[in-house]
Amino acid sequence: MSIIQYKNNDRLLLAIDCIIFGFDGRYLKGLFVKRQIEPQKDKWSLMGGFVKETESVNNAAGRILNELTGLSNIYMEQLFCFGDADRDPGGRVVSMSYFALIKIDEYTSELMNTHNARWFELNKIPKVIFDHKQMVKLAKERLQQKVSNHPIGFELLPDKFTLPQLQNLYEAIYETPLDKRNFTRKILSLGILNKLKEKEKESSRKGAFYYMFDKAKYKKLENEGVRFI
Amino acid sequence: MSIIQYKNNDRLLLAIDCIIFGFDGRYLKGLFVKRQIEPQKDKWSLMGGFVKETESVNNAAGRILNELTGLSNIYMEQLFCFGDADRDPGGRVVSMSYFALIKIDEYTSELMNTHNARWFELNKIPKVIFDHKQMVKLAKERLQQKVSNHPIGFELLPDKFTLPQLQNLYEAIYETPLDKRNFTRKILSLGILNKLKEKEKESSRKGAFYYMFDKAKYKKLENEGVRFI
DNA sequence: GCAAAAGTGTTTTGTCTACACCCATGA
DNA sequence: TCATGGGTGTAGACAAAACACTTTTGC
Repeated sequence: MSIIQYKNNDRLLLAIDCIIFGFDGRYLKGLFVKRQIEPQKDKWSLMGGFVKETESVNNAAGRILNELTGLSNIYMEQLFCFGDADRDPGGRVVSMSYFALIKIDEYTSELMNTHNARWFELNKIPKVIFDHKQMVKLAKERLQQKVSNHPIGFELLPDKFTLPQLQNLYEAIYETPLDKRNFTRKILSLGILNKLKEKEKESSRKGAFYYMFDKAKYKKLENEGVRFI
Repeated sequence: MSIIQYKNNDRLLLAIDCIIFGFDGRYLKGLFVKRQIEPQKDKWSLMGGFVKETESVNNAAGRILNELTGLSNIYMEQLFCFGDADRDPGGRVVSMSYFALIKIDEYTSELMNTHNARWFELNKIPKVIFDHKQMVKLAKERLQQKVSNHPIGFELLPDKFTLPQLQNLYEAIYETPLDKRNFTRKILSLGILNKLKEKEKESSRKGAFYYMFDKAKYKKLENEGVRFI
């Protein structure tokens, strides 16, 4: 086989940068780390790494997320290829950005310390290196758009969640208040949530019923006709 | 500056593959070429090339499109990064796919001959190399989705076009017939088309008025609230 | 005068929006 | 008993969908 055919072409470094979203019940947050290498060492940065010769780009993204968070089986999606020739002063690095949705309490504080990581509210992110600010902006827009048609919001919530929690999440993502009655009606009308007998009693006297997302029921509708919000 | 920091990481070949759409008045088509290099020489393939060290990825895509079609200022958009480690038997090549929309009659037959290129109806594309079939499928889905919110359909039509032509285009993209009255009402209600005095007389006795897309009028609406279909 | 495509309105249906009160409970 | 957040229904506005006939003109 003829790698020979390609040998006159340039080879580039291909990086992964990952915007990791979390939701604490009130705020939509992003996870940032203090960069460990030059250039821009100790500056805030997205989690990232390099793609290896022997792995697929998507697998590299999964690997890097796993190395840095200990998590696997996470919802991840390609975001955009950032490819300006001078985007990284350390070399010719093309970056594939991904966004990931994790349940915020699964990312433990030990790991936060190990990697010098911190959650920031999306409206209060610090100065970040290179084009990472643009990546975050784009990721947020993509999340807003995606969450309106696809059942990915649940990735940010515990397996059991209440309708008020779910509404808070959508309000945080869209940065706009929603009408409680319209919201519940619409979500429940999709028929993809299972109501549990159990109530969440922390945040109110009355307590709110838990629900779970029913993937099987969703699959049946998936023929694209689903509008979440 | 410390490219040194990155030097232990693998360098990969980064290719561009471009799905070029055209519309002949009836059918949505894709442009394919006979591949000029091994492996898989002489097989049908998308237009492609490699990103150079010194250029941005987006510019590379523009350059490659220009080299192969002679066209510039073309609507192009990143599609997806295809990064399986074994996707190309000729080497470790990651491909950024793009889709482009061109006016079909601007791609001349000389160029078709030069590059061994051919238009294929999207439903009748030949066997193509590597993962290019997947790329085409994804591009088509993305086009369908994008064209519903963004005024990019016009990129596939001559500057002057008739409403029946525009409707044919949408019908071809969505592979579904549309109601003529509802279609015209909706499109015209957006207030982004200018009606000309002139008629197109080829395709009917009566003749159909020409319209032009008015970019300035569109810009005023662009605050995302636009639904084309 | 007829074939072939362009142009044009109205009614029905469904979806989205706005809006306010009672309920359950722990303190 | 009261403060707090959870839960529920209806009416009006608006947008989408269904549907058929008249107009123009080259042959």
